[in-house]
Amino acid sequence: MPEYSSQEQTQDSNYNFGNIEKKWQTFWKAQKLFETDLDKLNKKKKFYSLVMFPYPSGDLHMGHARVYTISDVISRYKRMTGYEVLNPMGFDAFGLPAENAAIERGIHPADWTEKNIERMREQLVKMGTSYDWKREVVSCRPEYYKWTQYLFLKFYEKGLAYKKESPVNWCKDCETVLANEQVENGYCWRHSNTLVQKKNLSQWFLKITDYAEELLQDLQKLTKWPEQVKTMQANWIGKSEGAEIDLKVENSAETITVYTTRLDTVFGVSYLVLAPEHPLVKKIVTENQKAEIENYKQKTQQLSDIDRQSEDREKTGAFTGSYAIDPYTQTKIPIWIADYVLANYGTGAVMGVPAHDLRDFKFAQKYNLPIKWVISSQKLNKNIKIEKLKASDNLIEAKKILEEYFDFREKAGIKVSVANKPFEELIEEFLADRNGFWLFKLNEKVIGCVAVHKIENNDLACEMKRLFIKPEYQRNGYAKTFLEFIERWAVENNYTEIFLDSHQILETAIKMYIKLGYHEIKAYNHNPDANIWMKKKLNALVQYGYLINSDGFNGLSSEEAKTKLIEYGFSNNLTFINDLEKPEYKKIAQDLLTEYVSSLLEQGVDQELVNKYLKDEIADGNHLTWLEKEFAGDKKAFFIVQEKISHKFIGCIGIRPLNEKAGELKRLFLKKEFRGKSYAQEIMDYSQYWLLNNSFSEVFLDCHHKQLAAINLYKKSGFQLTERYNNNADDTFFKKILAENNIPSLKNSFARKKIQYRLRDWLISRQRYWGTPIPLAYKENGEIVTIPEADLPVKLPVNSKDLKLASNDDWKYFTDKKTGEQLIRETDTMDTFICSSWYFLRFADALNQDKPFDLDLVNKLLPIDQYVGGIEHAILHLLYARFFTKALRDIGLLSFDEPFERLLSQGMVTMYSAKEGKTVKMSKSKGNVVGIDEFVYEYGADSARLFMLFAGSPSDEIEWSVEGAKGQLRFLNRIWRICTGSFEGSTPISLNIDKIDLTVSELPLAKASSENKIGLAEKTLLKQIHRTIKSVSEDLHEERYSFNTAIARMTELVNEMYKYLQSEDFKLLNEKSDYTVLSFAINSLLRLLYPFAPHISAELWEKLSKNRSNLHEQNWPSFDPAAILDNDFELVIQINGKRIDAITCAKSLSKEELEKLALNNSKLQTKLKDQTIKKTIVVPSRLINFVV
RNA sequence: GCCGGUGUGGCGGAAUGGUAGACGCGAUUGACUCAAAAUCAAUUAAGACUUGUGCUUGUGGGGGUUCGAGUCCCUUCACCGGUACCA
Repeated sequence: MPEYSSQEQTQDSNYNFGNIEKKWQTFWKAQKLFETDLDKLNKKKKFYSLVMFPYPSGDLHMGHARVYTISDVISRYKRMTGYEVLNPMGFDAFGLPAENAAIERGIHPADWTEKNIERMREQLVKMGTSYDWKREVVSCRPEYYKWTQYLFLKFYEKGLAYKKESPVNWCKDCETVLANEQVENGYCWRHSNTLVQKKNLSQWFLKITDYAEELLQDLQKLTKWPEQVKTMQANWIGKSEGAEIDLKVENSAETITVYTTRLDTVFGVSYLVLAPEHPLVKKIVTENQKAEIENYKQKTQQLSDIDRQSEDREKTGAFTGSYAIDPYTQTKIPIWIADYVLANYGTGAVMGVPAHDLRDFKFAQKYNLPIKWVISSQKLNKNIKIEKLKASDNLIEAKKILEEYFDFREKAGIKVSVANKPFEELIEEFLADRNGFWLFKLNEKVIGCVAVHKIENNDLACEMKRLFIKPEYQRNGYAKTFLEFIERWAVENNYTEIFLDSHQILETAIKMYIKLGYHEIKAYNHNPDANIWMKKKLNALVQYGYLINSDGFNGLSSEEAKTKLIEYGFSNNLTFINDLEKPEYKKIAQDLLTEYVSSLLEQGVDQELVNKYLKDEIADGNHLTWLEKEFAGDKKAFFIVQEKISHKFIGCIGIRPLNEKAGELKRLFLKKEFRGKSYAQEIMDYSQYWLLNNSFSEVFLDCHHKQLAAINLYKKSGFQLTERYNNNADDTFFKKILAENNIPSLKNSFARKKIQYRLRDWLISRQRYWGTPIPLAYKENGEIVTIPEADLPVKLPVNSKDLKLASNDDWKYFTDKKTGEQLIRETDTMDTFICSSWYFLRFADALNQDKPFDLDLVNKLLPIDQYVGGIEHAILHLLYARFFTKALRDIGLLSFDEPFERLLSQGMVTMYSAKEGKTVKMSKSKGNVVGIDEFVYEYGADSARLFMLFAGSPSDEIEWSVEGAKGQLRFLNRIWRICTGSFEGSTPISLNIDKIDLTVSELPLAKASSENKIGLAEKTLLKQIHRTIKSVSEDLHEERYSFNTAIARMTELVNEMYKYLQSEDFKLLNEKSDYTVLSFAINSLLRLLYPFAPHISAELWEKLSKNRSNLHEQNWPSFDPAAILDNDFELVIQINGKRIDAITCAKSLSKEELEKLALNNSKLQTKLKDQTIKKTIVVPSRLINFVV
């Protein structure tokens, strides 16, 4: 037996993981090895490593263990590489399971929870984790929830917490309300079989929506987060940029506001739809329709949310009998209600554009509402005209083009059977009801034609015929235009399918049809000449394109049109043009400014003053230089104002930034003849609107005190006199704070830009008793009273039989110490996600009794450098925690914006479940769990850790396999045997692993002659050691976290060590008891292995270290790049990129020499034979490729 | 529908545009053993045959870029995850 075990000699040389793991866990705890020493932060960099706050569910299984293992490897590795690591652990200990257990077993939830925590802590230790337990945080303990309550009050003071009555999500199994984020497809996130119901309740909310934009924008800062999580959050926040437009209800004072992101389709509106719950419905419904509307509303109410949201359901609705006036077209549009419109998104009202929205299309089809085509996917040539022939028309042109068509087909070799029919008859046919024949004209010349006719016995399908473009106009892309035109015509005429046939010879045509969504079908008619039949289902055209049939906006792209249409709708009377680039506008601007100057003089402003203040501007009588200097560029504008009806240019206004949040108005001017029509007011309003849209929040302007009318106008518009803000000595200064809800309601405005978020405020009330009480109370009159900080925490009842807060009168009623008034406590508790929204801050200062955390400490230790947790919290916890961080920053408790620097979402652990009959996520309810206790008992924590890390990338899902885990135990056993000298055929050896460097020249056989290969094995092993250090280090780098390959590299090293042990080298050295190389290999291996399998590494190190050093004191090994470099390399010889052979070459060889060597290769020569080499590519130290 | 991701041996999975299948599991064979387990050694992508230091094929399918593609681009299919009457 080996004699070298420097410390105790174990009875058996077997790897007894049970004892070893226990021994080290005890040792680490006793030595307080994992407690963070803040004093060391002066010298060392900090590393905050964290796992998502776990719920103490009691027994852990391997599915739970994965996240702790991943995080632990990182923490231990960071400690070895010189960081002072903060690696805390705590428990998110409020929640429903404790209440259920309390009911079932009659114990207090606190006792049940604490017991679970103890059990879980034990199991975490068993897995070999390295937590600083001194900082343990448990959210259900008063020491913690005191500060949760404190923070809630801070939110309340800041106006971020409010109470509101609204329809909320109710889970009958949880017996409480849920946040939107906790509803999954209409079901409770905890009870996947329980449908969430809507209830009207008065509940507490946190104003997360105030941070919607920042939460979205700052996702860009999170460069070390997985894309997937960021996308999920962005989708959840759901920003959409659109417009609100107001429509007057005919014969009524009411106005309906709709929200749309497709204002470019506004000319295609054929109806409006309100949500059935919309408050206006009652007011506008006509007598005739009352019964129908009531009936429909009733039906809607009976539907569950999930039914209402199921997408395949047919769209239904009811007509209110009223009409709205489209402000763009002044046409009457019917107002409907339909349950597909959500009352709580946008304005609860939408415009129906069936031609360009799939949902509206279905709705229109069902209720026979008109479909108007207003967006074309092609930019139409303005000179193209499409003329539909009428029976009364002179049909000469039509005859001519049909002649050409038949002629063309004949030449192409296609017989046209109907050619014998007289044209008159043919055309007659096309002109019948719901059929049509069109001529396409370019500059009045016919370039082609197309016809449609109804398919017999099918009211919903039509057939496209005689699509023909004269040869000279082909290849101009007209064909697509023709097709689109016909399809849209068919849609407008309530066809749902369109057919066409083609001859196989017309290959390009067929390709085009397929590209445009047609597919081949079996014959639909009896045309013997056609051999390809195709059809397409007609639907709404939803892509962006170019406007058509939109008076005044035709030809604009969708994007352009959206802006223009808002601008247009902002005022009925005026158009604002900000386009100094165009020469014609430059001229107008110049004229307006000239007029402005003379108008100042007319109003009695001194010539001297005008000269003084406008000297730059009017120096050369040319305002343009000045204009461009002051108003051209980002966040600046110079608007020329035009009257909509007369198209006259009537005035101007300039806007430029004063500072980041304030803008200044200059040169507000209106020509004399247009004054007195309240246009000035509109210009002012428009300017404010523009400023708000460009994220300004204040506006300034100055005015000469002689301009009384102007001053009155400013005051009327809410401007207030302010101190001087510029150098105009003689002027009066005004200022106004801008806010979205502060824009003057514009008399003539019917459209405005609107940004909408899907994110709703966070509902935090829970009707539970095992949660943090909301620290508020109510007076008898309902007035809200906050509990003073000194009286916190508001504790949960401890020994009461009646744990339910709402029915526990002793708890509920209390007397205000100061006023003696009888108060009633708020009986709702907070969502447990509140607890986990700030626990990571508490870890920085867990024992502080005076405040939630110390600002300096928190700023020193945060943000968290590596956060590890499940993807299921991609939205919930991570979004809430980000919101808390930002809100607390604004409250003044923090000074950073984002809590989690780097995020890793670990994949789940799956296993075959007999119950499910397939491989599913490991979980108790699926009956496919491997318990930590059992597994660690049988195979050890180190094996478990290794297997979980080896089975796949941290972010991938892995399948648990006992065989796989056994394999890792086998690997550890192999290491054990090498280190203890108990491998096959070994003799007692003495190792000394304390030497941490070894160079080639120090190798014991370095000087031996290499002829009989002596010394080769030790060199190979040394190289392998350095290589392993290199690749394991790279694999542990945070950009990679490739633990599976790191372990593979270590396995390779061990395999290499076994080979070495069988080599002549080793036999030779064994006789001399020289184990230099082997010792160095073990030294390196144990240090590399430590983060992965800490117990066995620590144990072997202790056994073998003659200095009695400890592995945790060791640094991460470094490698010698020179030791990895080879003099030789394998030159791969390729022909046309295919491997032929490989030869060993010296690295020093030149390209030419390599080529020579390669050409001499016999295999290459046989392959090459008589082919000639066209080109040779040499990749240095790698390969040579001959192109033949 | 939209957004993200993934497709490589019997299985889990490796491969900075440069020898596809590292490492492990499983399987097969041999050594040790009375035997089994454990261990050690070896084989293990597929195919046909002339059984070779040989040949052909091969990273979901089709195309492209390149001297060279698992890797880059286009297209298509399949699966997984998220999300949805969001106007």
